Amino acid sequence: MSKKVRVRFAPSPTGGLHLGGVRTALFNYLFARQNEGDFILRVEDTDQTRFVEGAEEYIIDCLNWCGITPDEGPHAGGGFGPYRQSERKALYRQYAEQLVKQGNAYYAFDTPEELEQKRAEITNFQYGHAHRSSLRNSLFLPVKEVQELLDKGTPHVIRIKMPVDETIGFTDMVRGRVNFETSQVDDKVLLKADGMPTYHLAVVVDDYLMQITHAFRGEEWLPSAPVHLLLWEYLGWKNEMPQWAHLPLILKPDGHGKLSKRDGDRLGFPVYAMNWTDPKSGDLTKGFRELGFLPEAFVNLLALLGWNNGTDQEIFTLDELVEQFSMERISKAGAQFDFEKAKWFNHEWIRQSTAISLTPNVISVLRQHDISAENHPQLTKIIDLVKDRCTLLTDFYEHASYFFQKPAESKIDWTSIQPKWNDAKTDFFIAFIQKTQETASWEAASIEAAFKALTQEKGIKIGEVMLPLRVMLVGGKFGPAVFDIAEVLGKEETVERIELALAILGR
RNA sequence: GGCCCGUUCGUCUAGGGGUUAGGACGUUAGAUUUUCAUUCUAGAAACAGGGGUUCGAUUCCCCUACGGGCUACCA
Repeated sequence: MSKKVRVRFAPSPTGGLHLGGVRTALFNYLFARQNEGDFILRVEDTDQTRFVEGAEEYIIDCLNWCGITPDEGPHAGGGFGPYRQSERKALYRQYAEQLVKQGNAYYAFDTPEELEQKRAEITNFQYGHAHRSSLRNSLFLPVKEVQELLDKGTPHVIRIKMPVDETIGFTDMVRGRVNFETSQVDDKVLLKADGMPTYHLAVVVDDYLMQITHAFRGEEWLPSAPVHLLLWEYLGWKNEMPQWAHLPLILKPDGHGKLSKRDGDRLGFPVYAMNWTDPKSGDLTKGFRELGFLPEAFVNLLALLGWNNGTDQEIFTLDELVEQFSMERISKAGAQFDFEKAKWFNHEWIRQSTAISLTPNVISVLRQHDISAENHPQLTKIIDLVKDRCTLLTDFYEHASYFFQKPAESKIDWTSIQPKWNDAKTDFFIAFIQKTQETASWEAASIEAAFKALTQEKGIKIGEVMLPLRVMLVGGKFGPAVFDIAEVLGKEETVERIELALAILGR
């Protein structure tokens, strides 16, 4: 009987939630659901200097928006709390001290300034076997002096003592066997002078205490894996160590390198899941959500960044992803982010969504432009008419607003009809208005029939008046079938718009 | 610099000892839509290089090149 699967997403609350972070969270979620396990949110706020107000709530909101809400976490509770590392501070010291007692770690009294000095003096300086003896630590200072320093409360850190010459390796779920030479790894700080653990200690202690079975993180963590491996061993928990998976990085669309918030600003696309306002500077960074992405599309595109199911299928619901996700099919190489493809995913999702499910989003987009759409009797019909041509939810403003308000005179594309305008056309439209008054029915097919009959009657080519009608009703050369538009607009509104246009063209 | 990871069309990727190397985004050209978008059809577009192993390598192995990550009392 194997243990219950438990995975964690462990972000640091230092700002907006990056696309890559959401993907890591997503893979955690998929794996947990697939294996009927638990998905835990752990807030890694051990660096007090980088703490940003509101970031934690923001992260939780992002996960909720994506539909990948954690089962346990600071917001949800659970039997393994607290879930903020800052609230677990008291817990870590004993493990660090245990390591010191065992001889696997030591006290170091060097100040940050002294170390900076060393780094300047010695090229490729590492706090490790090569330089330990010339530094101020409990490995080389006389026992008495160490005790005195400790008694005086001298600020110090606890560092791991890396073995001089060992090969340490593990089997990564995506990369297979990975080995490291301990001689190349420095003596990482485990406990900082302020009593807080570093990531290295905290991740091991908490993964152990929270009974994490599988640990997914970005590839940038691979080089510090040997430290974590050793810690699991030294703490005596080797058999409980989770299986590691180092996920491929998400790279810049141009050139290479990790995708960063800056790239989004520079290239004009979002990197954060939702809008993020920096509480200090007040700077707003746009998110996928506010730009008009459906959470389903966002999750879908993220899942395909580094994973596929081996077929040509590209559109997946969250449920399908849960069912089909597999660690074996995660690619090893980093993936450049392509915003064009991201938009394609959203377009597909909008097209495949029902008008009913899109309704709240469309109402909200229109409301941002002071258009109240919620009471429109034909709202779902309007959505069905235009959704195929909306790539982003925000496009519903451009493609649907004319159903709710007359196009502004200044916005109407007069240049496409005015040059070829003549009295015959004026006559035609006047006659058309009259004709509309004679019949009670008002459906696309009958309007079209009447319109066409009139062109014959008047001896005017249909193409000559179709485009003008469209521009009168819509304001430009776009939109669905013009008689469908007229039907939704209603007879009265259609006539008003034609009359209005006629008046302007007649000036 | 050192260590680690990686390398199939511009991008995301499938494939895997013998294939016309497949799909998608983007792109090009046509068709349709009496508008625009969609849609449809067609096209251009890739196995980093060199050595092995093999009857045969894009596929397996090695080297090189290139790219990336890490190298903090940050995560």
